[in-house]
Amino acid sequence: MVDVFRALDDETRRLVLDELSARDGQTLFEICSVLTMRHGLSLTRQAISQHLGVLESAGLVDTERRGRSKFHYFNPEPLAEITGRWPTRKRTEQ
Amino acid sequence: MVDVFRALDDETRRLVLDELSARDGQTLFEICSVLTMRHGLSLTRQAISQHLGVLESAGLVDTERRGRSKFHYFNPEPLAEITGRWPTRKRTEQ
DNA sequence: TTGATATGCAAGCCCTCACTTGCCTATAGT
DNA sequence: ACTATAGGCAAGTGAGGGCTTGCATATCAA
Repeated sequence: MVDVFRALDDETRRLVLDELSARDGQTLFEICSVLTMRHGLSLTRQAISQHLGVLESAGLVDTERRGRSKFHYFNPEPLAEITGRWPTRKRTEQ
Repeated sequence: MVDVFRALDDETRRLVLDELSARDGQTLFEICSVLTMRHGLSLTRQAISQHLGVLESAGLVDTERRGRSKFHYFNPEPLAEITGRWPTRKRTEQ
């Protein structure tokens, strides 16, 4: 089990969320190619797979397997843990 | 320079933000005692100091020095980088 | 000035994390 | 059945992070 804060503490994982947010339901290979094409990342398929595992473990990504493909969906719900923890209010100037 | 995501990837630092959010303008020693009293943390003063340094480097904590004391203030502005990056919208069910 | 208080700096240790490499499983096509 | 595709598992490595220890600096009080 991985909490949301640690899952977000990685630029690659944040880029994965960006891509899934732009186009939901991509497979591992699609995400790999997009990351290398559009962001110049030279990472192994396993690296991306592990990142997706972390995101899934944090609840930020839901998966659905059909055949030999696995589709990934961005789930923003866990982000509420961040936004709700520190209610934004004005700093009390002493 | 530390980004917001890494600064938040530590429960101790999140507790520090909790305490500053509850009572703003505390000194290092006040934060240390509060963390040990209310959260059972057994950390050195230097550990907390380093955590405060990370939070300040991320812009989440502003400091103000008066005499030999340093007062810490919670600044929630950098949190906008998180809330604004992935606009919450419904998952496009295919 | 002397001593206590509040904080800073720096080196070292240990553990976690991101990434790679190598091999294995399962599904689809011919 | 054979081959290619899509993905999973596990061990190993290198770098960074959290924490401690030890010493140094600066401010206040007597």
